[in-house]
Amino acid sequence: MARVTLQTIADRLGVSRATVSYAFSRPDQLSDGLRRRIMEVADELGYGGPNPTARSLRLGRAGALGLLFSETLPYAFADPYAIGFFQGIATAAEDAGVGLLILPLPHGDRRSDTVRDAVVDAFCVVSLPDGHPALAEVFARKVPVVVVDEPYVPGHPFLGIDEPAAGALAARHLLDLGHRRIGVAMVGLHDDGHTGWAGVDRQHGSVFEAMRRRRSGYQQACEEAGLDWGDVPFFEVARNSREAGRKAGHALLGREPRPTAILTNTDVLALGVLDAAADLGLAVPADLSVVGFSDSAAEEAGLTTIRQAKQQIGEAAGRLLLSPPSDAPERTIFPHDLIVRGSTAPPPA
Amino acid sequence: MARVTLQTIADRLGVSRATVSYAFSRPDQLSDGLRRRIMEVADELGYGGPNPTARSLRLGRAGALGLLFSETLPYAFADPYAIGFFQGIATAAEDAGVGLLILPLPHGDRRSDTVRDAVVDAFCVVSLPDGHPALAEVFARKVPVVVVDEPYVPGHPFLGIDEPAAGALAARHLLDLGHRRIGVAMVGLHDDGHTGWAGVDRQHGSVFEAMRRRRSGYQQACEEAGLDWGDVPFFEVARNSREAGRKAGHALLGREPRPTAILTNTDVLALGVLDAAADLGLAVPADLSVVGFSDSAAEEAGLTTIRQAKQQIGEAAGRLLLSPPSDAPERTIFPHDLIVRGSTAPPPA
DNA sequence: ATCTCCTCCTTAATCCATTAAGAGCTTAAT
DNA sequence: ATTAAGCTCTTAATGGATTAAGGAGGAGAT
Repeated sequence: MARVTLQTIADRLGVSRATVSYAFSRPDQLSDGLRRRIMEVADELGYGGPNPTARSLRLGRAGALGLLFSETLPYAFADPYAIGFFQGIATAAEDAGVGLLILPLPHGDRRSDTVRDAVVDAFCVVSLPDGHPALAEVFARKVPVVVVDEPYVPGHPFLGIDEPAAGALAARHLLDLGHRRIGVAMVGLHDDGHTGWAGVDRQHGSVFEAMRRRRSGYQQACEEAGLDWGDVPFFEVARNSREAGRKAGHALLGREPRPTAILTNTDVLALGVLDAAADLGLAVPADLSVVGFSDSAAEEAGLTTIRQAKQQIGEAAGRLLLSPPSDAPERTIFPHDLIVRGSTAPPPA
Repeated sequence: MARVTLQTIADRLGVSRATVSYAFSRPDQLSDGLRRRIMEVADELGYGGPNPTARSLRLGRAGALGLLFSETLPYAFADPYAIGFFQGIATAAEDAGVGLLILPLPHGDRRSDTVRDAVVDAFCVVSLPDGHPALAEVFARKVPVVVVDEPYVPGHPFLGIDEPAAGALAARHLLDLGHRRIGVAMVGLHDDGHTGWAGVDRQHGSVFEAMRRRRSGYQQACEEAGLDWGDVPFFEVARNSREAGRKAGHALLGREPRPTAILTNTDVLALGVLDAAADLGLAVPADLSVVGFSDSAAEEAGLTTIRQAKQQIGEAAGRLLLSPPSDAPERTIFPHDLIVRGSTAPPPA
């Protein structure tokens, strides 16, 4: 069973390849009879239609948007923030009738050519650590690229929020409520799988720009309120999971004196902290206040959080790539809001 | 700024195109000096590397798996069952170093050629209604296809669970607890956006095979327990959302006599029913038992549900497509389990 | 000086289609 | 009868690469 191409059909019928092509792509160019016969033969031979790759080559468009996400694929799908973003970019892709090619990142030492070989018209890169090799590979492709959240690369379109301001907003909310013993739990500072206490050096050395800046917002707000940042217990986890959040919660709540409030940089982590509080019999918000981030999994749990327009960002990223306006600003900063729910209150008296 | 190809670089250096190709794909075939010069010129000219489409054409592989899901993209990403499945297939894709091309389904009347033009090596089709045009388009491509959940197409690999058995298991759980006044809330029976009571005819006319069979399991179990299915109130909703579940819950719980248990065909719907129960001040499980389906959003809510190996199914689908075993059975049926949590109990006395 | 073996590069076939321009024939209009 | 206009189909250029097989030149062996 050899390969069936336009030519096979053409030969079978004694017509030219062009004619067969027209039968598929411009039926009006052909007489009805011939067209029908072509279709019959195509069917008979088991022809799968014009080869999309060849078509794509000829037409110069791939019909797909490449998506690169910092995490492994299975994990990315588990992240509510990523999901929100996907929904947004999927909306744009759907409108334009193009697909979304989700690419696995070269993981571990295994070298892979997915970026080099991806048949896409443009790339959207989300949340890559500083200097990640995939970033260079993407730029080497010389196709349009937008970066979302991190890292900001001068000269290339960037979409995200004002991280320091958002971080400060979250922290200030707790400070304004009167909290002075604040703990911080963060994920996504490093790429090395470390879970445990993180000193100031390690905090500053974070390879994820957005998280680094978010954290700096926490710090700034705390210092403005007169806290000594060196005294703020800071627990870092390797994975953005509820279980990791719980672990962080236990670590932080085990300190003496116990924090009256915990800042987390994701909602999922915050949920885990709530679990830890429940484990310890602490009432939220009476005994402990908790703030999440991104409003991706916060509503049902009544979590106070910072809302990020993730869907809107995703959609904007898609549109930017699919119909590049000539005057796109290099950085587009989206709004964020403090959403106060039931997980925060003044500290216990 | 004209297009830069291998040839451009070759001409610039007075070497053949093949040489330049080797510089990129088989560096060992070239002297170091020439290779370096080629790379320099490539850089200088802004060459983006060998065109992936052309490469793909020549090599005869696309490096991507096509994924078709019944819902619109933004919605699919919101569905916990779909997410679980994505995670599974993403695992397989990642292992094989291929991408996942998520395709928008032709939506509404807008005709689109996404399936015809998708540059993929194989397709995975998930949960399409009977006779959906996309299915025919996929088969017309003559590439490997697996169908997950529905519809079963004889002669093509199929992955899913034993729907009637799973449905019956859920229903029997309630019946065994002693419930006799059972209500049913289902989503995904039809494609027409209808929300409201559904009679037996409409139930049987469902265009989603898996849901139809799942429902038949409910019915069979009820009839075996001596219930008259015609008396079982059956509410159908158009969207798999918590809000829709709440609506269904209110409808069902507003009946006289009030059901003591409600079967739902998704966890999300079940959560909505719990909301409705809360609205009405009904205690779960004391006053009302609720059963979900698929164990995709059930754990935290303490929902009794049927666990479906969605990740496992996704992964199996991916592997089946990426390295087709010669002896794959036509249907692969995955296990399901009843997970009893706190949302079910004997009916009130 | 001749033969052999490498190394490095070129030739040319191949992957599969799209589409502008033109050729041949029929039909209608003048 | 002649010409213009329409249909229908063909020609040929084009998109951008990969790779087996072969040729040219230099180095080493005899």
